Amino acid sequence: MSASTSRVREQRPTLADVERTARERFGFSALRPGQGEAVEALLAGQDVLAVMPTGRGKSAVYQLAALWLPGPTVVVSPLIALQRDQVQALARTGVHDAVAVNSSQSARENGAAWDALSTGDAEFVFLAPEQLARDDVRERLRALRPSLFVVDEAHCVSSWGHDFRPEYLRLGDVVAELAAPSEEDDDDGGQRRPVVCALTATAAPPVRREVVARLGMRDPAVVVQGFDRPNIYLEVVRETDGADAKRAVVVERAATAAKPGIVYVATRRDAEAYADDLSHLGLDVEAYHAGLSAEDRHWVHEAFTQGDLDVVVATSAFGMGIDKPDVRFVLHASVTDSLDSYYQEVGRAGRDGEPSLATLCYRPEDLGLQRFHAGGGPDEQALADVAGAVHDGGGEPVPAAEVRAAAGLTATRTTGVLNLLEQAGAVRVSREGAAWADGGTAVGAAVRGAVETAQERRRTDRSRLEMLRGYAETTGCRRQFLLAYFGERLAEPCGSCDTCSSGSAAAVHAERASAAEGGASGAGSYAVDDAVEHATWGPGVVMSADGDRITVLFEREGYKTLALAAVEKAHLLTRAS
DNA sequence: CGCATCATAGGTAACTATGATGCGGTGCATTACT
Repeated sequence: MSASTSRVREQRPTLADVERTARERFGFSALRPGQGEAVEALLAGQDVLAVMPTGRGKSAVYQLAALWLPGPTVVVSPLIALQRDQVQALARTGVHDAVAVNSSQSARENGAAWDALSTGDAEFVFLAPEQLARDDVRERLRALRPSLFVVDEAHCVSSWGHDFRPEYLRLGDVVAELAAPSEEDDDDGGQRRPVVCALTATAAPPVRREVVARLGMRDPAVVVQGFDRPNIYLEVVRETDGADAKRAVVVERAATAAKPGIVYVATRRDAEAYADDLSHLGLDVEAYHAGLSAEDRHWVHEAFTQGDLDVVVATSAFGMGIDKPDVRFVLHASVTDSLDSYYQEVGRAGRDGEPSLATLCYRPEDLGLQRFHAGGGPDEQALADVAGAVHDGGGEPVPAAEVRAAAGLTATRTTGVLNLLEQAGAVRVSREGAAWADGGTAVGAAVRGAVETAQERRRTDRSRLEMLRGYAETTGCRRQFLLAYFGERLAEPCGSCDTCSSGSAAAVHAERASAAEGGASGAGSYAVDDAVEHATWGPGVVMSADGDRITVLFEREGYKTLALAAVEKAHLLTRAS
C-alpha cells in the first residue's frame, strides 16, 4: 500500500514535508511558486483553482496531495490521448499507479482498471466528463470514496461546456452526488465530499469565476502564477490588401521564421492549403486538424515532438498535450475567438525560455468567421422545434436522437439548443434523453427564456472577440494589454513587442500617465477585479484600469471599455459591495 | 460575416462579370456494419 494509507489524516504534513517528498519521491529540485500553497490548501480540505503555466507544475499539485489524502483520486481529462500520456507519465515516476477508463479500451481493460482502483493498486483514475454521465461509472466511483476530484484543463468547462461538450457543465453535480449519502452507507451518515482541484494554464478572471461556479467549488484557494512569458516577442501584422495578400504574408513569415513552429488557421481547408504552399517551398510541413484519421494525427504529433517537422499548420485541434520545449514561433493566420484561446496557443512557444516569436496576422474581416461561430443569434425556430419535441414526450425522457430527428438539426446543434432550454429551466437532460422539467411551463415561455440566455451568451462571446480586436488594434504595449486581460498589471511597456519597438507604446504610455496625473483621481480609483455597477449595463467587474480608460466585464453585456473622464463626470459606475 | 465555388449571362469565342449557394471548430461515446 502507498503512503496515503500509512499516514493519518490528523497529522497533516507541513510545507517542509511536502517539499521533502517532492524532492525525494518525485525528484524535483524544489517546489515551484504556488505549488506548496496549492498542496497545503488541498490537504486542509480546501478546494483549489490553480492557474499555472504548462509543464510539470500543475500535475505535481494533485500528485503530491494524493500522497496524503486517503482515498483514490479522480482526474477529469478532456482527451483520451492526454489520459494515455498522463497515465504513462505517472507510471514513470513510480510513486503511484494510474489507470484510465474510456471508450478506446476494451470492456476487459476498463474492468481491470476498476479492479486496480478497488484493491488500492491504483491511486488515480483518468476519465473524460462523458464517462461521468454514466450511472454505472458514478456508482463505482462512489464505492471507491475518492478524496480528491481533479479537473484538468479546467477552462474547458467554460469553453466547451455550453454547447460542444455539455457534460462539462454537469461536473458540479457529479461532485455533489459523490458527497451525498446513499442507501448503502447509512451507517456513517453519508460520504465525505472529495476536495475539488481545478487546473488550467490560461484563464482570465471571468473564466476563473465561471469554473468555480460551475464546479460548485467552495471558498476555493485561487493560486495564479505569472502569465508573463517575457521571452516571447509579441507582434501583430495588420493586412489591409485583401485575403490573397494576407496569404502571401503568412507563407513568407512561416518560411523565414526560425524553426520549428506552428501556424494556426481557422479552417481545415486553410490548414491543407498553407501546408501545401509551405511544402512547395521545401519545408517539412504537415497539416493537422480533426478531419484527419486518428493515425495521421498521431503521426504528425509524434513527428513534430521528435523534431522531424519544421512546421505544423493546424486548427485549434492541435495543442493540448503538446509539451515541446523548443517551439520557436507561433504564427496565427487569422484571429481566434478570444484572447484566452489566443494566449493558450501562443503559450506553446518558447517553453525552454529561449527567444520566440508570436505573430498574429490580422484582418478585421477574419472576425466574421468567429462571429459566426459565436452564434448568429438565437434560432427561435430551432428552439421551438426542440422544445416542442421534448414537450410532446409528456414528461417522459425523449432520446436525443429522436429530438434531433424531430427538429431536423445536427447532433451538436441539438445539444446546444437542449442546453439552452435546460438553463432556462424548462428541460431536464439525463442520459436517457431530454424530459420536460415542469408541467406548468409553456413551450412559448421556455423558448423566450432560452432566447434570453442565448442572447446573453452571444453578447459575452462577441465582447470577448472585441477584446481580441482591442489587442490587435492597440497602439499601446501588447504585453500590457494582454496581461491586463488576465488581471495582471505590468507597470511599464515591455520592450519586447512590436509597439514597443516602433515607439508607439512609449507614446501611449506617456499620454496615459499624464492623463492619469491630470485627472481628479484617475485610473487609480479603480483596481482590477473591483466590483462595480452601471446604471443600464448592471453589475460588472473591472478588468483593466490603465491611464485614461477602464475596461469592465459586465455580467450581461460582456466587456466594455469606458473613458474614465466620462465615467467620473456622469457618475456612470457605482461600487458594488 | 466573408469566402470559395459554381452556374448563368453576355454576346458571339474564349473569357470575364455578376449573382446565388453553401460552408466554416473543438471530441467524447455508441452503433451498425464488414
